[in-house]
Amino acid sequence: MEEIPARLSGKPSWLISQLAVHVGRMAFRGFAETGARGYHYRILASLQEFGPASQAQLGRWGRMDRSDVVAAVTQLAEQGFVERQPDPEHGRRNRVLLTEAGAAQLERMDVVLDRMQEELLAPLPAPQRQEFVRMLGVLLAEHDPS
Amino acid sequence: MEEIPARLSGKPSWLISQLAVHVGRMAFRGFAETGARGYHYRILASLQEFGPASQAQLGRWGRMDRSDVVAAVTQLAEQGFVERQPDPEHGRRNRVLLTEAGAAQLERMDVVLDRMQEELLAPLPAPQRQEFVRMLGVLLAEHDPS
DNA sequence: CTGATATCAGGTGGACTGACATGA
DNA sequence: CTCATGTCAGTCAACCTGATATCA
Repeated sequence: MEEIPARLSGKPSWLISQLAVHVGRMAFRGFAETGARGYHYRILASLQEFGPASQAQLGRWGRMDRSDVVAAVTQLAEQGFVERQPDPEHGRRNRVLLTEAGAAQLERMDVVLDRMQEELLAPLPAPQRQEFVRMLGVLLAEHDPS
Repeated sequence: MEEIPARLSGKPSWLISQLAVHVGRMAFRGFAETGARGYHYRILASLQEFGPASQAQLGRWGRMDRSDVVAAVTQLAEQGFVERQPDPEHGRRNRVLLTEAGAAQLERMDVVLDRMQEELLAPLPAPQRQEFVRMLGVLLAEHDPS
């Protein structure tokens, strides 16, 4: 086994590129455990946090394209995790609702993801973990998740 | 424009899923500007940091599959950014070397990625930015990048 | 024999683009 | 007319699998 020279830790561009790969992979593995994918999770989580919403809105919150929301919502509806209803106030829009089964599925996914997060943050001492998560929240909040 | 309720910031699993998507996307866009991809960057950066290496080793450092290293190294060699030599001490192994053109390309990519990183971290005050990057280094170092 | 290395063929899902129709 | 919304078709790179061949 070869060692990793310490100077790597000082190169931000390298860190970012590694982070993107590693976190993406961990999340993907976590989702696979629950029989779902990132798209599904982001939709279910958005619905729980914000309540019923249009598909376009779900796409904005979950950082995904509208076309992908269509497919993901269809799959979730087939599994009974969400319901698609016409919006009475807007003929074109759909109202997507979280079902009870969907909330249960979300809970299962949350458990897995929280475990992934602990695994990811394990190298940091507890107080720094909190600080790290707090900073993450600030970062993402400022990067137009709307 | 709809607002983002603050309680989202407290949900780690949501943060992780958003982070994976957002960072991945930023990095991808950054690479696209330089006419390259994540694989190419991770190989060039590894070579600069560690010196000439086998393809298997590059895969370990850059967290990529050996089969993908093959294709990426071939493309980099075609562009004159790396050279593939047989390893005199090991008949099966290749020695991959960074050329001068490769180092120049890496510099271009670093500039773009550093800008991306600044953009990403902009919402944090300067001292926290440093702290965040430091923690990132700790995290990734512990997650077997070997 | 095993283990590591390099290579190739192929599959899968994620992210994106462009087009189109419809409704506010 | 424009803007937003929902839908579909198709592209592309990332990531992974399995198989094969070679060498220590």
